[in-house]
Amino acid sequence: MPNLTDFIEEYLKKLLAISSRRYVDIKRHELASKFDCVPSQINYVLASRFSLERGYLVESRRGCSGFIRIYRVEPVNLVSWSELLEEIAADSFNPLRALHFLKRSCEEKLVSRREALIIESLLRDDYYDGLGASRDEIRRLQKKLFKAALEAVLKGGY
Amino acid sequence: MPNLTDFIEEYLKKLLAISSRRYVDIKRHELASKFDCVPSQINYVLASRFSLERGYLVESRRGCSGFIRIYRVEPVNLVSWSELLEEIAADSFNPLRALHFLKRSCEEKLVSRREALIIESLLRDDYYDGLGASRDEIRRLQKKLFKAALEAVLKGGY
DNA sequence: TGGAGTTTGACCTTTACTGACCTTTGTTGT
DNA sequence: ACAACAAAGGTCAGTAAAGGTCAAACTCCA
Repeated sequence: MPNLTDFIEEYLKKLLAISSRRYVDIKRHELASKFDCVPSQINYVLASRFSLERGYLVESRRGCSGFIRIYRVEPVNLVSWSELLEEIAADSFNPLRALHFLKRSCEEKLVSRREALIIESLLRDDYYDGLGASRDEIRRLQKKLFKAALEAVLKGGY
Repeated sequence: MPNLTDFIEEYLKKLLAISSRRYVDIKRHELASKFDCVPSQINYVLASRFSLERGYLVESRRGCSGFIRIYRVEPVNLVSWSELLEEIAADSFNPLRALHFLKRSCEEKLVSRREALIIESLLRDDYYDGLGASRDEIRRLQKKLFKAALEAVLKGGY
């Protein structure tokens, strides 16, 4: 008994399949009308079915003539990538381990040397001094930034 | 789905591209007629697409036979680039300005698209929520990370 | 029957566009 | 001269049309 979310998911995946590009653009309101639901339902579908963990990336622009763009991400090296994701998803973020993975990703040409240098700079603890934040809060922030950086790499393609 | 602003932006950039000079002159009213919009729409395009951060400079003269002149600012060399970076990362760090600077650096091929995407993710305010930090502290942190990232790129060479 | 997953709607932010009103500058008639 | 007018461009607040967020309500099984 598939539900609405499943139908929309299927529809979007078909769109992606027949698209000649690595992404499709949709209008949130249009899609919601097509499936006769509230617009925020679309956000739910995107969050639950088109997450990075599932191999998708979503970006959007607000305002008049805004849009939502869904990328199909194709990891060059599936093994390294899934390892990276696991690392990211781990409860307590460990910058040293992240650094280790980064190095490997660099060796495997998933990220360039320069990109690695950028991401490395996120992991330097001393930048986070002077904030009133606790150790845990800083780790959480580093994790978010690290994850965002890797997503950016994926989004960038090549 | 490009909108009017996008079309006018494209048109003006083409004009600049084929111009033998570093600037183009337009008449606000003429341009507005050409695109069938109100004159102040032109001001919106200029403000949102031809700001200094994006590498353009606009000057104008009012009154009879007035005009608007749009300069493409010369590509920055490395020295002035770092000067600009200092300026951007000055006391009151403005993420939006930084973003425009980043876009510009991307256009100048100083950073790649992927690198720009990574650095862009540093500037997203919502990653810094949940920290106990104040607005000012977050801005300081963003500034440190932004600067470090760009410097990492430059040091990394090729 | 309790919790994970789904659906909804109220409220928010961002971006594009418009129009009324203002300022500046050149021209013209006396 | 110079006052009046015409013809530029500038500003700003308001409106509309996107997408985002979040928590409450609902459903469906194990």
